[in-house]
Amino acid sequence: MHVQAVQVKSNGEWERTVPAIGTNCFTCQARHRTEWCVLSDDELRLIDDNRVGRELLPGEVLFNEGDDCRGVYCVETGLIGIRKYDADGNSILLHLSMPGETLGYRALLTDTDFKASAEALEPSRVCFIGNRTVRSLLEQNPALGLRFLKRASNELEEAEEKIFHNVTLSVRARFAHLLAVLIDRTLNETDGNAGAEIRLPISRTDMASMIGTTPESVSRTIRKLEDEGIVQFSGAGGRTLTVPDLETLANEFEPQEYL
Amino acid sequence: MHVQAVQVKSNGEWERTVPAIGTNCFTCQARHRTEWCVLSDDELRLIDDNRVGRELLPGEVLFNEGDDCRGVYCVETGLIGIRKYDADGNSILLHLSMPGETLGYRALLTDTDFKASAEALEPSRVCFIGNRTVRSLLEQNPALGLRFLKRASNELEEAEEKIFHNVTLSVRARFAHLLAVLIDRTLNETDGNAGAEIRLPISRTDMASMIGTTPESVSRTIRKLEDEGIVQFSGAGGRTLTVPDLETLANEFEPQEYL
DNA sequence: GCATCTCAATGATGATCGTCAAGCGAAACC
DNA sequence: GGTTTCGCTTGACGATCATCATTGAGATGC
Repeated sequence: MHVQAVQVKSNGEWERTVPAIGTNCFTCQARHRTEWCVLSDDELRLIDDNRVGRELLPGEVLFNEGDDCRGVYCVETGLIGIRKYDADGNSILLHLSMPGETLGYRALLTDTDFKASAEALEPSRVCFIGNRTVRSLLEQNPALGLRFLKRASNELEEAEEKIFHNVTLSVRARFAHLLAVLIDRTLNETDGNAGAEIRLPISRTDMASMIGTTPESVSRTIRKLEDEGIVQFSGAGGRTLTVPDLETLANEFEPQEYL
Repeated sequence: MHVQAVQVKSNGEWERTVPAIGTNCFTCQARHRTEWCVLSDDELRLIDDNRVGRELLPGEVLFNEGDDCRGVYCVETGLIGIRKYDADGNSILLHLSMPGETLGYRALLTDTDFKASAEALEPSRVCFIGNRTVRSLLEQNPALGLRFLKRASNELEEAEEKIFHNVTLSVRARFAHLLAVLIDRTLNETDGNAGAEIRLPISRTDMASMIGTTPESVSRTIRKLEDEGIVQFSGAGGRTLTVPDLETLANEFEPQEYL
């Protein structure tokens, strides 16, 4: 069960009041997943004193491509999408940022503007930490830099695998892979290899852009996968995904060995 | 003019003797471009004492995907290609490593095996620096970690742009972009915006894999671009690229503004 | 309740691009 | 010298996938 920090009120408006959990860095539920976990209590207090919390509704923008980087953003709850726009205004969803992820550290380090936009996909709570604070911590505690270096290394590995997949796999295989990743991220407890059911956090259009194709192609691919009983989409907006057997789904992008 | 450290002898064999330049870290011509430039003389000496130089002929492999990471490799001269292989044995050329680049730092930091293979594309000279040495320097000098972090950030930006291009641009546009990048890398002096002539360091097949297409499509694209007078390929193996006007080439991937 | 809007699904059509096949030239090898 | 091999080119064909257009469903607003 996914804990939502922001609930829908009866009148349809998003409730902006957040439960008392995670109102500071020490009690933040995402803390142990962040790079800041290597900091001492004193150092963490420095962040806590200088951070600015903010809540975002789906669609609200955290920063835009080209904006000056004034600091980093740490996701406490919700889901943030990282986008790039092309000349026609269409966007590519490059990355999904989960709680515990810190955004903008790259722009800070390379001293450039943001190379992509960040937008809430679910109601989210994000803390802003200014450049000055981050820089002084990086100087103070070398371990912090190394943590970010590991993060960057992992992201790089992810990006290169994506490039590799985009050129070697079909739309169908890439889509199956995306579904598997989305399931894996929301259900981090491995409750049996059997099946899974999740609520998709993103639209068809966004899923299409993530695997480099069109919404139409995604729709048709879904149809075929459903006809073959591999997946099932239901609920409002077809956003409830049911996979009876994860193994079968995995076979779509991990070509089975033929001995 | 590109200085080659390894020359072709009259008998056709590669000469393995390297000029006396760059035989140690202090005189290495690529030094100021490396991450190690932040080290003190004493620290640099530590590397110099522990490095192992190696020369590679085109096609020789530095390390393979899946190999344990025993240290990092610093490119002194030449050109190293970073590849990933698919199930059928075809390879994707992910990256070109120029002199001054250090390879393998990601595997070292994430404590995993190599996620891609590295192979010489031109006769190259590379220095190996063991895990122990690198780790102790990272602990000793925090600035080193930050330098690598910047490197990773830049590479990440590059990778994401590549993903973006692969899904938004046509084969023709991606190829034009690749040519522009190759020209930019070999001619780092901006000698007028006019034209350029370079020797291509890689085969059609490799160029095709870099932009996620086939050699056939590359050939056809070349034909069209030549017919339109935008580029010209000549010389042995059609590896001499001449571009009369770089602006015209750039228009192929930077859609001109229509006011 | 009706209109509007957004997003998903589906069909028709066509272009891009990959696949298969053959030919060609240069280098390499015997 | 002749043969082989490898990479590049070119042609023909066809599949995948993008584009355009339409319909329908669900949510929102008046």
